[in-house]
Amino acid sequence: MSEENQALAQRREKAEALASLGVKLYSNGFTPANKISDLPPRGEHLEPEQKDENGIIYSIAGRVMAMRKFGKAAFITVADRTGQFQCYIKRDIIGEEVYETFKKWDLGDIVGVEGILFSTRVGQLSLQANKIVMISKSLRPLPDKWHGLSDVETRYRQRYVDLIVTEKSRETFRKRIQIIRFVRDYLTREGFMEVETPMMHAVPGGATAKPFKTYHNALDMPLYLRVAPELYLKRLLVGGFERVFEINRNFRNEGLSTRHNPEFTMLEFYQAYATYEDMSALTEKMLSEVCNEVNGTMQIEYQGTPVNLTPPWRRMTMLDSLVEIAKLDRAVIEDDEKVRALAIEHGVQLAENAGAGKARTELFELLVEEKLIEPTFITSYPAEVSPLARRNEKNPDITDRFELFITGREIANAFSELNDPADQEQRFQAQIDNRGDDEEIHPELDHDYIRALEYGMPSAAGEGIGIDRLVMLLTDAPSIRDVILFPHLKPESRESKIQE
RNA sequence: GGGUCGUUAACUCAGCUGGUAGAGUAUCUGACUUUUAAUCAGAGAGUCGCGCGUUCGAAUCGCGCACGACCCA
Repeated sequence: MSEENQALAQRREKAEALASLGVKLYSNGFTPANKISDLPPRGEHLEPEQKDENGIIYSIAGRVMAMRKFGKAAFITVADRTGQFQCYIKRDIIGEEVYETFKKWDLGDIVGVEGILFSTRVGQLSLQANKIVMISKSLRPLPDKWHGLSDVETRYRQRYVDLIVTEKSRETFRKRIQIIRFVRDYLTREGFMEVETPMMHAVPGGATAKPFKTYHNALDMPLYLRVAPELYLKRLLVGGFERVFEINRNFRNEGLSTRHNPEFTMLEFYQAYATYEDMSALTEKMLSEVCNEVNGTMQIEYQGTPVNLTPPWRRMTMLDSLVEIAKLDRAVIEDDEKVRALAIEHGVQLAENAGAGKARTELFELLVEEKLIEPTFITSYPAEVSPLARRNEKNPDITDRFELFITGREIANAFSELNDPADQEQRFQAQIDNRGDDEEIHPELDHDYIRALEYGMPSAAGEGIGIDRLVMLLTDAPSIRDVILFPHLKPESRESKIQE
């Protein structure tokens, strides 16, 4: 029998003893009339040692987070979703029989308490119980009350425990929900319609990434979990839904890291008769406002680095950034041959058929990206690395596109959409031709998408924002696993950890 | 995939150059009817991530594996 078994067995014995005293271990009759935030704040209304004259009866329910027992009385701290409150359990008030059962309560039990307010000697407002109820008996001990749960692996694997004991973690996820709600409301106010498009694709598309493959039995065909919703959202533009957005999961069958989870939440939105410049205006307004909403300021810190999200944000072409930030020679950057050589000099593994645009992008990622701390829109991406973006009118080698960087990380990617079916088909075909030996990426020509474009898609701009990374930025979270409730981890090896 | 670090009681962690394990919290018993990490006295609790090796002897040294963290691709 392992030690954990013994700890459990000990609590089981206690639970059985309670049951034998006639206490229901998992009762469902207690409905609290109040949430803890309904109760007056600490120290208000009453002088020390004074009782509430009006005798208003409050009832609350929650988890026992702290217990200070004396011989014939005790203080317990009860936590519900709105906060914590101290309750005073006194034998002379609740009766000897009930008090005997109360002695067997544990930290972590979920209980109900009903009583009136009073103030202790030191002036802390407390609920003096005249009735207590066991709602759910906890059989496992909570983590160290002083140090909390610092083992990150347990925090991710057993998020339920993390949420019980780590206020910072609860705060992060509240903010996450707040951020998503704000963005949803914002876009809705701007006339965008929220839609749901397929998560299972017959032809994976919309991004260059390795998909998860699955299989449909009845149809006898492979399906892919989507890597991006883009091509479906643009079909809706063809259909006349001129402003659409989707906030949902994408799946990429790639490595895990502090910035990558196999499933992650993406916002994509598309607006007809708009350009990527309209998108940048919308983005800096929406993101600075959501930051202000969640943090009460636009000047935040990310992992110790101050970041100011107050608009307007810097705009810079990729070429200019290579000159101004990477301090490269403009003459070299602008020369197709020289820039390829320079990239190779920097250790970039350029494929034989990779062009100067690819070389410039690689150099940008290598030398510039991490230096873009304050919000910066990088524009004029090479067409070569932008298969779905519209070419610039004056210079067909670049596209009408930006990526937004904050704290050295890509937060958003937007462009004026390519709506010429012939050009789109050619670029799809080029992607397939260039895929090289990587069989895991399955670029296939999405004929239906081309067909949709042939009906005519309005000029439009679209954008994707990685919600997880945005939440990381706005909650100062170092890892994507801190902002995903149940991040993917390898299965536990120590089976005994989860057995009883 | 490569590198570095980590894995010791339920939780947080000590444990030096090898001599077979320790604290605080939690738990259990007793005392205590206004505490705030309550206090006081006592007790139980560990296949030292897993495996193999070196050694008279391994938590400690070596190799492999698993899981995790960070960095790199």
